Amino acid sequence: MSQTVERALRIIELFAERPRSLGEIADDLGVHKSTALRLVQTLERGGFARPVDGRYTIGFRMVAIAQHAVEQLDLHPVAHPHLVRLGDRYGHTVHLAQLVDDEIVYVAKVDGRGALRMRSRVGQPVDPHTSGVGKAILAHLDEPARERFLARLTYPRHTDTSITDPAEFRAELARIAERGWAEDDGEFEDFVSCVAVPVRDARGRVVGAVSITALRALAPLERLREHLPELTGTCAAISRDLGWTGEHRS
Amino acid sequence: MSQTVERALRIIELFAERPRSLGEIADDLGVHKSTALRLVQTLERGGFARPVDGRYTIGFRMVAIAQHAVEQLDLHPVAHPHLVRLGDRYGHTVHLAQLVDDEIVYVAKVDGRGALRMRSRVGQPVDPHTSGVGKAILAHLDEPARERFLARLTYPRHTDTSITDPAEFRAELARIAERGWAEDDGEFEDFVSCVAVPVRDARGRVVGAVSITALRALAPLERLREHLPELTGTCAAISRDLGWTGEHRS
DNA sequence: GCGGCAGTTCCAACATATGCAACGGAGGGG
DNA sequence: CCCCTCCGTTGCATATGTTGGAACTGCCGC
Repeated sequence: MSQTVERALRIIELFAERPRSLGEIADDLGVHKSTALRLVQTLERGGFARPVDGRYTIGFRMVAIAQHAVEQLDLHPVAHPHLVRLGDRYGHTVHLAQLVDDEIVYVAKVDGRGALRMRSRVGQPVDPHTSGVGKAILAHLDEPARERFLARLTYPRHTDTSITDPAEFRAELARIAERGWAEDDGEFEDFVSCVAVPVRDARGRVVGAVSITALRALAPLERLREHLPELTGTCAAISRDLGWTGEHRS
Repeated sequence: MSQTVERALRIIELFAERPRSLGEIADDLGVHKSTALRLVQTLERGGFARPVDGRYTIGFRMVAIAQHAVEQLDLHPVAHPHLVRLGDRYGHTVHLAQLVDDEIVYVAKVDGRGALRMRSRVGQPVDPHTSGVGKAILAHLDEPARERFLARLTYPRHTDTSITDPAEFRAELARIAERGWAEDDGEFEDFVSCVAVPVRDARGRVVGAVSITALRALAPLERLREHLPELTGTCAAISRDLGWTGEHRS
């Protein structure tokens, strides 16, 4: 592994929290300031860092590249217009998560009309056991893939509705698989809940999920459930655009 | 400048276009495959690269960090809810560009309801002479800052309505400053036009601009102009949130 | 005007990144 | 079925690129 590159990436990680002075950077890396300077200057020349009143932060080139990368993900371009329509309809936040290799990642987000924004972020890995999209995907995954996931899962408790027992989680997945949709009843954040439905590709395999999320105070779970027909319709439309015909072909 | 980091960044740039095989990367950098491998592996461990069927692409850690960075930009959190409301209202694409040091960058985008998406991208620098937001900002900038900008400007022609003459561009800016809003009449892409209005901070200085963009076929410029009152209202609301009171204090 | 602090420049020392050579595995053609 | 090729991977000696020291500058506060 390249020490120099490792350090450069570490610097970017530092920027992720807040802008940093050269001194801070050098201290954190445990290197001489001159070394830190050279690294930062290289990042800057590449557009990955930019100076902002005496400190450095993430550069715009990096932002643009990342944005581009998201839009290249297979699900994104197909699903996006559908998500916008759905978000538009109810004014709630809409998330799209995609199954990528062995993780589930948010790949699109349409913010609701409320003043508050959800903390989720495109590019962020989804916590499978406390999110609607995570559960929707896991529940509809084929056996071996699901087992591989479950084997890796830990069950941290985020709120008091979080499911922290593996057996209970399996039971929940079974329920979800049966009825075709998942919900999150304040399991990740006390004050938000959501309903989620899976998306399938041409072969009938689950490749992602869409959720409608809202503050419990604004729209309790019972109210969100009323949007399930619309949500299911959206997911069916996305799946159809992906070539799904309603059947499971392996 | 650090050669190693330069190479790592170059690799990320390669990923921006499309996934790359190790061989391609090595060839492009002009280094041995083993060298390329080590760099890519370092990127991968940091979440900046990820393997995808025999090739490598941008990793999600990088996407998440970039997303976070955008949301830290001062204008973004304040303006975002206003933009969502505005986008919601007409179903057209809404852009927010911010003046950052000596460049103008897209910092938010709310996609319209249509199936097509604009090519613009958050994090991307704005082309000042052929975009509504660029012109709106430039026109309302204070003299010295504007001159600094103009001095650096080249005037590439993108379409046949593009303004390519410096004098003509100055005249256009004067007109815009007078009436308080700018428009783009297919100057960057033939088939899209937009109207844009500046946003001011607590000191009355222009810090960004919001635009409503649409396909000409869908909503010609005359129609977009009808949305100016609403757009102006949105910008005033954002400006007020930033502490603007309607006066210019230096 | 002086002391201290943060960033910058230059350079010699050496740790580190580099390319070579050799290996392994997958795929295609004979 | 075997061989040959292509691509990614590993180990290692070499020298190149990175590193940190020391010395310089500019800025701020006292």
